[in-house]
Amino acid sequence: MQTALRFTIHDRLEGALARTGTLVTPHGEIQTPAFIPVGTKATLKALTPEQLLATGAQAVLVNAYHLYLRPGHELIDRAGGVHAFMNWKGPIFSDSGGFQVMSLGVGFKKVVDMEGEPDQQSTKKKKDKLAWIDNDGVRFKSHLDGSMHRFTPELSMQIQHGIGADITFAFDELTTLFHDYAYQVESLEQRTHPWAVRSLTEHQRLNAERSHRPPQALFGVVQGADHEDLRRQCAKFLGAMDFDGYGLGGALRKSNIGNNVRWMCEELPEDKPRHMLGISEPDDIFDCIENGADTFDCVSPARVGRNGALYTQNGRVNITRLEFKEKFEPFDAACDCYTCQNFTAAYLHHLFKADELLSNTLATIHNERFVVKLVDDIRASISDGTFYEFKTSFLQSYYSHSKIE
RNA sequence: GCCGGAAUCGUGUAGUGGCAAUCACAGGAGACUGUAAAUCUCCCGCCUUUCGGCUUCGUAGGUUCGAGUCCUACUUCCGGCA
Repeated sequence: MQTALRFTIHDRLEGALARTGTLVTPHGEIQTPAFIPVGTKATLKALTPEQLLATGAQAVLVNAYHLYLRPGHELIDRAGGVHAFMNWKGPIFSDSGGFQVMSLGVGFKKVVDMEGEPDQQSTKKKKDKLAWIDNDGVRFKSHLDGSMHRFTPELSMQIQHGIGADITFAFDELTTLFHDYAYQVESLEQRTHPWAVRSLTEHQRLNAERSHRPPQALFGVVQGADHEDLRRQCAKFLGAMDFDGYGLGGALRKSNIGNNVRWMCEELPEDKPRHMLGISEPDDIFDCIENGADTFDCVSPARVGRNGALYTQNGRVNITRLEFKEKFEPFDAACDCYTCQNFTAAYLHHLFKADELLSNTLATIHNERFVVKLVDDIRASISDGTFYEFKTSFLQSYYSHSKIE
């Protein structure tokens, strides 16, 4: 029988947990570390699969919650699985819907950029609560039509098997930094841990039952908020289980991301891949890779791109700024992406001001290429032993402008 | 030439005797980390870092305690008729 996933480690960074490797899935290989763009609804917004492939993306991540609501996982199964449905021939990850439990339930920033205790300033604008959690699962209202639904670990796995992604994630509870320690403990003991057991059991049953499909891999998701003991405890608990790899999840304090990843990776089995969920800011990526993360996904490059913010070596800038109105040269001359190779900054500026659809496509191509290439370059720097020099020079340049003011 | 209507922020408008400047667009800036996001927030007459101060409803008069609002003339524009 075909194996769901093979992971081979190649090079390691001395004195740290970083490594390079190859992930082999039924739909192809991923050289790690790697950035995995997010196509929530089985499409990376504004891009064709060919355009996405041209950014260097090795895989994409889709979402169980969104595809369950529309068009439905049974339909995707009948279509022959999500690879055929969306015409992406490479590896595909699917998220469990655990993130939506949090975002529909309380709605807050995943990464809090502040020292000390978070306050209300960092919460998103209050919206009507759409999700209610209990120890068996989550009851929630569809954000599309208000209809009531219920997710359990079992249903999440059934959805993810219907979707047919190569790598799936266990259904977990993403707590917030606003929850107190007692709640974090309760969340791990009453939900994330038992849900991981139930997810794995259902996943193994489905893999056996659905032998007509390529075998799928399952990653357990480590939680524990900003607490070292809980992160280690959760990683140890899940690490002892028969997962194919691990998701590093949860709410994070910006300044403590590297430590969080290290706590988890020191406890997790070394020979299994680790996927950092929802991270893509350059400084965070360096911190996470240095401390043992192998793959990343994030909506940010696509979303901020659609909103007019483009990555450069000198930080993220809004292309709608007046200074670009008559800049008749590439937005970033150092960039090898399709957008920078073929269009001027002035043209991009114009497309955004005129609200033209092509603005989304060109900006998304640029940003996805930027982050994919950054992680590719980090991979190369681990192999040739220049990781720390690369990190220092990149971050100095990236934050030299934006952090002053 | 005559009759009628109109004139308020860059633009289109709200305000029809009681602290002018509502809403939208345009413009400027910012935010965005397992996508309720081609979204959201702030600024947008002048001065002031803030607090606050000042100005202003086409022009000139008039009525009134008080006029963007009522009256008169003028200017410009838009209709209609010649």
